[in-house]
Amino acid sequence: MSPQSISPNRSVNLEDIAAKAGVSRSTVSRVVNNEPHVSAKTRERVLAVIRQEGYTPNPAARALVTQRTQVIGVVIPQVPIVLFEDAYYFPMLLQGISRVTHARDYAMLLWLGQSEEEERRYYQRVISNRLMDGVIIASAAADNPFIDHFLETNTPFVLVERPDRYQDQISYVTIDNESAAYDVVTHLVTLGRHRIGTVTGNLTIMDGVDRLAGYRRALSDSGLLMDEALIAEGDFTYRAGYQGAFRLLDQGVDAIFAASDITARGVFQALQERQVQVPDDVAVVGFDDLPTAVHISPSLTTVHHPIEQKGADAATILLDQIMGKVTTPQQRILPTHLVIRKSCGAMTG
Amino acid sequence: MSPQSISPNRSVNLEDIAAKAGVSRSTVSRVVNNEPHVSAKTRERVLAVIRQEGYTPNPAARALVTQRTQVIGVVIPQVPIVLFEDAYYFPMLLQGISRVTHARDYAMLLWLGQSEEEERRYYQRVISNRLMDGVIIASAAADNPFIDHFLETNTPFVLVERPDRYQDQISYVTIDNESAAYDVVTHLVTLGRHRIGTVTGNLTIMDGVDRLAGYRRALSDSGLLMDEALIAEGDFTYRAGYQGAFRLLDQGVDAIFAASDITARGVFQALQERQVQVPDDVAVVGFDDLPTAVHISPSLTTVHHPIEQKGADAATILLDQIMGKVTTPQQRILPTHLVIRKSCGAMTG
DNA sequence: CACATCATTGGGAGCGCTCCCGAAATCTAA
DNA sequence: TTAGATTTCGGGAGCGCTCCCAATGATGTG
Repeated sequence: MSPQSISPNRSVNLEDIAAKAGVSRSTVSRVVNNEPHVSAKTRERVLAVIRQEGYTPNPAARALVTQRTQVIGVVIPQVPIVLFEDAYYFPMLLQGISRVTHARDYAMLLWLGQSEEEERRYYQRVISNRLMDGVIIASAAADNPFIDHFLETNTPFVLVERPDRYQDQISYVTIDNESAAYDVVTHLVTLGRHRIGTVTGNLTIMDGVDRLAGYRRALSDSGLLMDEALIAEGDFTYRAGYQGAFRLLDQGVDAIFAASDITARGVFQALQERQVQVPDDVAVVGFDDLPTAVHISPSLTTVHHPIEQKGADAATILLDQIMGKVTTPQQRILPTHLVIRKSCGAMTG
Repeated sequence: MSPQSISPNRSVNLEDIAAKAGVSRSTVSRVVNNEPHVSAKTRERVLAVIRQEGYTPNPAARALVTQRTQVIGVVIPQVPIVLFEDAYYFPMLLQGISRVTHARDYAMLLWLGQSEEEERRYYQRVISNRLMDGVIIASAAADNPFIDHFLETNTPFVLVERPDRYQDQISYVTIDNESAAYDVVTHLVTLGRHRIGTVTGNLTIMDGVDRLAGYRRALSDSGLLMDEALIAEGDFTYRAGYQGAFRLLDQGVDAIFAASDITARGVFQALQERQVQVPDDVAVVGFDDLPTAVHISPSLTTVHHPIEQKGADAATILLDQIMGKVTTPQQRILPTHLVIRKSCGAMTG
């Protein structure tokens, strides 16, 4: 291996560097950790040896004494659901988290939920892993044991969604699902729709609950009849949209608010099969603004929310917490905006 | 914290357990690691104390002596490209890797590629991180430094694609892109198409190169004229398909082989804008079989390949390598199959 | 009953690092 | 020049574990 190579030499340690540079272990440690109390020329000499030998500190040894691993965990329990339906969300979130952890010299340990039979073992494994300085939890079911556990053990953690309890004791980043849903449904009302149905998201996830609440408030504020038959319970999936749409059509809706873009696609498919024109007969709006929302016909009116930013903010809060920069729980609610395209009927063409 | 809780108590160590159980550190270690030479009743007693105290071994301490971290790395350098265009591929791959690592009590460290300016630093960080027993590399550009590095340092690694060099010295899992492409293009020929164009994938990635090679061989075996003007270089993106399709239309094609389903969607859009009917005027086939391939109109004829399995196999090979179960490089080529839908014109309706 | 044999147990050494404290070197000022 | 202040440097202790080897106890044999 050439000395110029960037390859680390795993067999060389602090003591070796110290010997070669003619200084002590402690001095090398100071140089490596960029600490003061080392003269400029000594520092230079040590750095030269370090480069030449391709030395990299052993993270296990370091973690053993500092009690810090420079690793955070990212826990995504509901992958199977999330993945099959909206493959975009979770990589985008990871990307945001990754951007920040990378910039701050942290690494990320990924825990994807397994099958239901493996669920208990999965929880155990995540919880008993001690290689993480903190944890980001995304899309957990309401009854997940993580929140209680991490609160109990004083492990820094951040949720990427609104928790259903202990809201002021927990750090989280989310969007204002309720008012975003309110806005998009109100938009439909403004366009003259009177009988607006919805296919909801998963109601064990707060995102789903809040979007439904926004729908309810919009109808009530608009003085429209609140008809429970216009609510088709779903779970963010294509299938839910497809099946829900048939039920809603039978109720004679003139607009449908789908709790996700994927669900909206299912709705589209059902309407097409029934020869119902979008938006002329029934307007459709979604939620998420997936990249493909613009590629379907008619293009989908939906709510845009900054997923990548959500991940980045969650990571920032977590790392600030780990480093002691902040000591109180942080909550952040990111802005969304309505993206008006053709499926709502506001534009023609 | 209740003694029955599954929460680990991070402050308790081997010695503490030993004291409470009235045995030595060594005996507790044997119990924890499920080693022989401990009497049944001692083992029982120690296990009871471990459960009661919520003891979990400190992985840093363990790694320090064993030189094993129980962590593998997953390196995905080209996320920005992969992600925006085919958000499905990479989470699916992770899911497969995760399934196996979970079953075998390993954790996974995820390294997503950053912006181009950060590229060099990214490589450095991944390479100098010593927390991984082995690495899975997905969709790396041909000139990535990882292969050379990991070969040099004797780090176990597995590629998820065919490498462009050292093929017999490297473990990898892939699909037979060349013959899958061959089959799908030949299928078009069988349906009577004579002037078949292609929008290629990224030609710095072997998947792209091989699919093009399959296309070439199919034309040549069918005795069709090989016209370079029918090859529009792309990069797996929607945009590439959109732009490439216009160029191919000008060449008077009657069929287009898109190197990915996403690219096929771009092709669809271009054809629609030019009022060209699919499949009547121009047949279109894709590659990947994304879940949405069945949702577009007309549904897309494409090549299915087992992404999740790719991840699982890569993880299996890697872990076998780490554990010394295999000592020679392993190559695995997973089967693909043609999924015939409507866009190729083989089905009507 | 003495002695060899085998399973079980205990404790020292050491993995590579950080942290602390005391020693050495250097600088400052009278 | 010398005492004192300040900066730089060195080495011991210890993080929590595994691994090795020696000690102990149980069992069997002539």
